[in-house]
Amino acid sequence: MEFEDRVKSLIRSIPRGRVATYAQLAALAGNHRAARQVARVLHSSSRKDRLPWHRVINSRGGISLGRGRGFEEQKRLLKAEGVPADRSGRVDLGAFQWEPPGLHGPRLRPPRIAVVRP
DNA sequence: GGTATGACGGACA
DNA sequence: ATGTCCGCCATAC
Repeated sequence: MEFEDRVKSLIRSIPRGRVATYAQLAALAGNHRAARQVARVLHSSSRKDRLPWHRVINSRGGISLGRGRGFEEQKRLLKAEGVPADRSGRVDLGAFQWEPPGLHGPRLRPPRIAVVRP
C-alpha cells in the first residue's frame, strides 16, 4: 500500500488556500498515470482518514463531484479558505494550484517521446 | 490467474 | 466551448 499512503500524505500536505489535481498527486506519488487511483483513495478513505479532500480537483481545475454528491460542499469549503470557484465549480489553477516545495523544475510527466501513428 | 471499480486524463471530432 | 472514446492501473474480491 505504498502508493496509497503516499497519496494520503501528499493530500495532507496541501496547504489551506491551495488545491492540487488528481494527476498532479499521482505523479508526485510516483505514477503519473494513476490519477484514477487518487480518485479511488479519496472515494474510499477521505472520510475515514480525515483528509482535506476538498483541495483535490481535476486537471481542468474543476470540481469532479456531481451536484448533490458533494459539489456544493466542496465549493463551500474551498471558498471558506479563500479559493473561489465559479458556478461550474471551476478554480483558477494558475493562481491556486499547490506547488510542492523542493522541486525546481517539476517534471510531473515524462517528456512526450516521438511516437509513430500507424 | 480474472473481473469490477473508480471524485481521471488526454486526444480528437 | 462540449461530448465521446479509450488507455490507464492500484485495489478488492
